[in-house]
Amino acid sequence: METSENDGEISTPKPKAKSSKATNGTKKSKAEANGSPKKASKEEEEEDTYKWWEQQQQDEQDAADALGDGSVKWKTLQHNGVLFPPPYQPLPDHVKLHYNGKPVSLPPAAEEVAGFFAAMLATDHARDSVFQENFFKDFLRVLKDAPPKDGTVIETFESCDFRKMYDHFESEKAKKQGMTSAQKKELKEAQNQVEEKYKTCLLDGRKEKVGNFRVEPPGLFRGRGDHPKKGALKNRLRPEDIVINIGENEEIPVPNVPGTWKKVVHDNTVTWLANWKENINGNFKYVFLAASSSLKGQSDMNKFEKARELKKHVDRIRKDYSQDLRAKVMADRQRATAMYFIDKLALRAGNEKGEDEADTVGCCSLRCEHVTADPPDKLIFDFLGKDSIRYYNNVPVDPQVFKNVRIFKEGKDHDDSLFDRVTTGALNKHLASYMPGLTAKVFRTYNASITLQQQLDDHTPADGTVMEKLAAYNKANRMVAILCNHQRSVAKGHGDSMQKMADKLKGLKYDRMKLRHALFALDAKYRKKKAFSELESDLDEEWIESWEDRLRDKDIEKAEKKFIKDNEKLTAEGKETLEESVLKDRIKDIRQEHARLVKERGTDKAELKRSKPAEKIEEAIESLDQKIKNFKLQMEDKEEGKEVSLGTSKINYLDPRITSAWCAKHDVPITKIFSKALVQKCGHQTLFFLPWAMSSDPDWKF
DNA sequence: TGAGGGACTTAGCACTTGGGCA
DNA sequence: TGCCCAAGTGCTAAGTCCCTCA
Repeated sequence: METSENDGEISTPKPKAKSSKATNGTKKSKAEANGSPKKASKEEEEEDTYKWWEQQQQDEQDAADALGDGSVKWKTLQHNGVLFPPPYQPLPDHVKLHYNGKPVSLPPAAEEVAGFFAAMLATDHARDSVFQENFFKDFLRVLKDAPPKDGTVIETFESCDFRKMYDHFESEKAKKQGMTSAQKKELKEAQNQVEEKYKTCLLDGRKEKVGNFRVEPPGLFRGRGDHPKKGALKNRLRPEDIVINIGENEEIPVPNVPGTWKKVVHDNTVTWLANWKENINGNFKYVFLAASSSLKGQSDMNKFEKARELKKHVDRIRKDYSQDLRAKVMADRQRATAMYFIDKLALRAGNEKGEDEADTVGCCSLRCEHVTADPPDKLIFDFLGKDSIRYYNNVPVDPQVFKNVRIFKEGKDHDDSLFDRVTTGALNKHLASYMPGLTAKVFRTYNASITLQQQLDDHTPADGTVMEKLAAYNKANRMVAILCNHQRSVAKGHGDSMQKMADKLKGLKYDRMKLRHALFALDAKYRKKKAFSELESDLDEEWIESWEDRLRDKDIEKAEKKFIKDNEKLTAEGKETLEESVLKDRIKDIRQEHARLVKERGTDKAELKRSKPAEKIEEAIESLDQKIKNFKLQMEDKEEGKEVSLGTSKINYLDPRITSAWCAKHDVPITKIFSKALVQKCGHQTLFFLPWAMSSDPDWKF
């Protein structure tokens, strides 16, 4: 156990420098083993936690000592394998692909592939020529082995009409949506029953959640951006494709579809339970434990501890690369410039990519065309990064960096590599000479977390409301997301939604205005009080008129609906229904109320529907002021964040201890920031992760 | 030394869920 | 109570980085 930097108090334990090793040896209490969880006090929990932690450290050390290479991960692993999707169910007879306007009778294998495309007919993918081409090439290949039963020869994509199939899938979808909640529940329970045994495994005797236990179903490859293979057929997997990794003396699971596993291995130096090679790019796919598992939690903590470690070295690294920006050796100068980009702009390392992948780049793979010098000191970055997300940044840089980029581009074509003397391997090797395990990726984690910490320290309104503090947190989170270029597509209805919110805000201001006017009507002295004399600036005559008209129309509509509903109820009870005149009277009242509002316009006086004493009105204004303030914050947050994805940085780059300590310090419930699943991952509900993510010390710093 | 294999993290999109509001 | 939309979750593509081998 180590002490924190804060006054020697016991804080979160530090991991060893090199350890992505698994957790060992935690035993459940008898009560827990019997399925009745022990209700422990906070002190007991902490005590248990520390015992567990110490045991963990000892186990790891023992294992490492025994092997010498630190490669041991787990001792026992027991699981039920992977869950295959159900076999293909042929479509009803009337649902067919049409070719040259005529229905085609396809065997199931070919029909399934046609169905994959049909299901995507309304998406952008289906309109993409590369997607269509790749799909059709594979479809023809499948048709060779499974030709149409009626002898139709399918030759061109353009002659295929998938609409009947698409309509069928849509109607099936609608049927599913239209099910009663009882039916949905029943379906879900049945599914749960099938999946239950795959959801968890036993790792060193501990029950752990498995992540993606479902085998990926067949379909069309949805590569991102300009992936040359998008639309290609992803094959249906069979047990013969899957390698199972399991403890040596454990029972080998039986696949839920006919067949036998490709291989069963007992590799305790890795964390996957199963893997297979996908047929599109030849990549391995893995079944891992869930993010909330101890293994992933441990690994996460190691990652953040490594980033914290960088704090001790970063000044020296920066000093060195700043010097090397002027190095005589070109390779050193290029490396220093690349390090500057990675550090200051949070660029990814940028490994080389193959011809058969989308053309995306990172720092080391930048080409001359991606960086433009904009004198006197700005660089314009414009390239497609990971997931083909555009990185555009017009940013002032160190004068020497600016100069270097010009030098590196000299005599090169636009598609030549900017850093022709730098590779990610060499760069990472250089970084590791400063600190074991230091790579380009660590800078992203470090800069993200340190930015959050600094922003929260500098901009949290200590006396603000929870809402205001959360807005400050979101702002800091957003800064990080922008730094890391985490984007999302703007939601379809964003514009409409903002318009609605703006209208709602005006509505709140209108209510405030009416309350003020009611005060003035009660006592003229309120006109002179500053808190009530300020006008709601953006409410003009025209808007007020339209708002009051809309209020009236809405009230009438409501009254009509209520009238119908009341009468339906009365009929059901066998009672006499209300006469039409009742509704007429109600509508008359609404119109009278509206007429009163019209009369009040421009008088600075108002009458409330239910009269209130002045002090109650004052209270109502105060609470409305707060509501308006909060609502404005909400709107600003929404608009500023419409293209920024906060989740990615929250989950992957921000040390949860920063958030945990901040919440403790500023009395903000952690659930306002982390979802239930994340809280579990970060340690507020499970004992395992308490030591690392749950900082009870509000002064903990990254 | 570089290419390729392998294991893991990071990423955005699509679908589902649930909470607030009328 | 039902509807709508935002938040949450699942899925799987696309990165990083380490290791091995020729």
